[in-house]
Amino acid sequence: MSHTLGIRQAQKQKTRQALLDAALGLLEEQSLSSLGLREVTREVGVAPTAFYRHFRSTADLGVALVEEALGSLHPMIRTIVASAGDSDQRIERAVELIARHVETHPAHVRFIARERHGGVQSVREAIQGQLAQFAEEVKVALTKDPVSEGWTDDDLLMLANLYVDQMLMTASLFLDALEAAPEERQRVAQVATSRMRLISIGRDHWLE
Amino acid sequence: MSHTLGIRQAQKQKTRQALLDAALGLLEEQSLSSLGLREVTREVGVAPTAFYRHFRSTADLGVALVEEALGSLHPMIRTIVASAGDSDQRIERAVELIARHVETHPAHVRFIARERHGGVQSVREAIQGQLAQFAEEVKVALTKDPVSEGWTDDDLLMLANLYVDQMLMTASLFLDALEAAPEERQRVAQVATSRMRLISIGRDHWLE
DNA sequence: TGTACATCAGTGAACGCGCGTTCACTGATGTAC
DNA sequence: TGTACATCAGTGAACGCGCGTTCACTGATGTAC
Repeated sequence: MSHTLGIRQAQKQKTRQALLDAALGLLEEQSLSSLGLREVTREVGVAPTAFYRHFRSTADLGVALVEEALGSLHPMIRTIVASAGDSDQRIERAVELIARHVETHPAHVRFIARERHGGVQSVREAIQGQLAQFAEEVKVALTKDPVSEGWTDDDLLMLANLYVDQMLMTASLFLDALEAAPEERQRVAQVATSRMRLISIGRDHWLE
Repeated sequence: MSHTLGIRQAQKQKTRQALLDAALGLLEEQSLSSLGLREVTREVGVAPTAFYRHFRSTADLGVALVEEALGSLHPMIRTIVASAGDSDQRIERAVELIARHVETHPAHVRFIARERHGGVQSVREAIQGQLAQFAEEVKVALTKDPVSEGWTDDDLLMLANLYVDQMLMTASLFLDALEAAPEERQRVAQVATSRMRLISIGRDHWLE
């Protein structure tokens, strides 16, 4: 039989999640460094003091949001790097996957783009850490590809980071186009695809 | 004879600049959306109400900072795109110029990186506008290059934006390495150079 | 199953504090003659 | 050059308000027997 949380723990988790969700909503129009604890609890409908049962501070909540946001991105990265087909097909699929992710998790994407260079150190560090992990994963996948024969380790990591940054850039572009007309979103997809293609072409001729 | 500002106007400009400088300093450790008007005036040593003689709000001050920060970047972009020599030489010179700019204007670079996706809409828009202008300039320069023969207008703009984003990425990387050991900064320079080289290689083979 | 006690998520009052904004003001600078 | 008046950058008191944090509390849930 599966492990069931006690009523108390289940309720606590629910409140914690409500705080995270409320914060994420409020962060669409401001940065973490100006997010107030009372704003968040007011949104959820609990007393301000309840906040402390879950987080030490809004910065602490921010770190939890990083894990939530980038945790959900992990499977997507895996899917992209494990993708089969020729280069152009994989790029199109990747751009498509990113577009879908932005549609289903717009607030997460906005949060990461905003706080990656934001004013809260611990959150910045958490994001850098996760992105470094992503790059490492991408690098491992690249290493396995026959095309990477003759590449140095440093160059593979450089390329992996370039891909990761490009994914984030693309996600951010899709975010800005979320409320725009479909043809605008199509244009963004094309630009993102072209960027990726250009990088792939560079990769193909790197050793010449 | 040259136009001399009245004493009153000169003093006003001086106070305004002091407010901008103080704000820029305070923004090293927080985002614009949490910057308080009283913080800024306290730092300068004027009454809080004096702020209103210069700016409507901290968001308004932020827009002024965008102009200051990206205005100083304009000449650098011009220098880079006007640079002579073969591809690798130009890239090395560009990376060098960016490193220098980060050393001399770290707070400006941090501000732009932070607020590009930050929580204040008017500032985000001001930055996007300036970056679009930069990309347009780069595109014009690219168009003049014989290598660009056969390229569509859209693809040239795509490449120009890729270069601009890359410059910002590189600047941000140098910023993180500002206080690090010289060998770490050297490593950043190498990675930045490799990224640029890979993009250039992609460019060279784009039409194949 | 029932009872007695322990735990602890969420409460609500209270605190001192800094915030943005208003307003009438002051006094140095500017201007007209 | 001197005088009389206008301008306006910066002042300082006052305001109402929401903030983060503390504390002792309550009452539902958990646990031991």
